[in-house]
Amino acid sequence: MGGPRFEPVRTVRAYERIVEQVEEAIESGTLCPGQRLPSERDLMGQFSVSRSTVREALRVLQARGLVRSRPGDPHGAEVQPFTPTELRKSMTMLARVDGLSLGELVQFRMVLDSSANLLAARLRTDEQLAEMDTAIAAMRAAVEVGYDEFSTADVAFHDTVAQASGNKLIQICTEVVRSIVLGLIADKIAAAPDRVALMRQSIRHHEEVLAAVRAGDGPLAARLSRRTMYDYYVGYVPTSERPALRALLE
Amino acid sequence: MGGPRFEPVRTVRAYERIVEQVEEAIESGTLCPGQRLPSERDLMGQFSVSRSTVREALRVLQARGLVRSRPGDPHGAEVQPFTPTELRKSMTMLARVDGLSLGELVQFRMVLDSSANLLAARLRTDEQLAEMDTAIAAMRAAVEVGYDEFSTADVAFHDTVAQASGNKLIQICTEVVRSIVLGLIADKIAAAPDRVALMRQSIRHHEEVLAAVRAGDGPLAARLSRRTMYDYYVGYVPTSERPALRALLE
DNA sequence: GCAAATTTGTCCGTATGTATC
DNA sequence: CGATACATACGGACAAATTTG
Repeated sequence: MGGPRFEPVRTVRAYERIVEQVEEAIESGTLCPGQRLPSERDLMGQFSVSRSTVREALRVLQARGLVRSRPGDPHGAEVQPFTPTELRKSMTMLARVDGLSLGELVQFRMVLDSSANLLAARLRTDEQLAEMDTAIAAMRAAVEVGYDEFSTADVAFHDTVAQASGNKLIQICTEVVRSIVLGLIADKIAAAPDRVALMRQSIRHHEEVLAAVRAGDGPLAARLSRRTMYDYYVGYVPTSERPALRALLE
Repeated sequence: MGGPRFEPVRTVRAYERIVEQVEEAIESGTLCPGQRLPSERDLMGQFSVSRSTVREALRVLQARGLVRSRPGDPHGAEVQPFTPTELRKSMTMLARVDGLSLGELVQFRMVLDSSANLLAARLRTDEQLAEMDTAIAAMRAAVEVGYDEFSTADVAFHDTVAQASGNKLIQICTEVVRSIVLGLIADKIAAAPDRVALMRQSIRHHEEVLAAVRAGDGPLAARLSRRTMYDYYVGYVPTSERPALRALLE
């Protein structure tokens, strides 16, 4: 027993070394969004590799959303500001391939939204409260106009709450999961025969949630927000998955 | 007014078309994990592009974790089972570049873990309860051995709870965020002078959480789990961020 | 165990469309 | 408008790695 525990060596490709170096530079802040990478020809000189290898590395970096290159651009590839685009792609892929059910997605939205409300009730600013008022007013005005407008206002409300939570992870996951859910059933919601009634009910619920947030009652806001989302989406969730959703309603 | 609203055309690269087609095949289930893609030379024939283009597409697919190719493999690239590897990379990148604070990460862990406990209290099986017992026993046995063993058992407990929640998104996010948090402060925890006391306290708290889960009291288990995580990590969170954490303790 | 065949990894050269000055 | 530099894409070539008979 004893002796050094050797790790199996993995042969690391040349293009991976390039990706690692550029990622490291971006993570450490040496390369900031807006800055430019050297041209492909310069890079093949700096890394002592061929053009193909440089290009494969750039394709990977571009796929991760870190850089963007356009043909003919004399300044080279541009470092992109970080966006959760790739996060969304990964989660969307997960949802489809790994078979995430609508029930699980809605359940996760309930978790995120209720937590955001719990935090927002204590941390929200007056400006954010005003934003939520505006969003609900827009929801009210949109009932007669159409579902798209209503949905936009609804999204704005939840985004403001997520923002008021002060937690970026909650904000990002909220945005990602919502876009997946809406991508799955936006058409069904828009086509629901009782959608006007659903919208009016949703507005009432949002007003109750906002009142709790305004009063600083986090647990109440959290409970109401779960109920709000449950009532709005439960009709689209298979009956077999509804008990798991109700488990969040305590 | 009127006339068709033309969309701006974006020039789409050849390699992107290949990526799209392969992704579509994987999403639709036409290509399953374990199956092989044709060799690069076959692909250049099927897509009518050069090998460089095929390779750039394969690099992107590999970066997304969808396929893996090895040199000399006569069967071609292998379709990979979906793992949250890319999800973790995106989130880790986000944590570093976008400046996610330790406070936000711990806060998000509290949200995830408490929700998992809330659900697990209602949905757990007897086998999962036994697993949690085993994990706590391992934690107890590991106190005198070392932090690594304790951490492993602790992770096993939380993973079982996440699994018992029945929600894959909670499971994956739990795993991802935890690995980021531990990557940030595992060394500090291992070096803490009062780590033995912290471990013993943590075990007591875990026992209380498990008792609540066993009793089916979801809200209690959720509240206790938040307190458990808060007490365990608060010492490493800057004082300025602690109020936001306490906001979850109601 | 060995050698042939196949495949990937990498390099080089070239042609073409495009953006900038 | 032209000149220049760039990214895109193609095709050929060789070495390293792997499987297979």
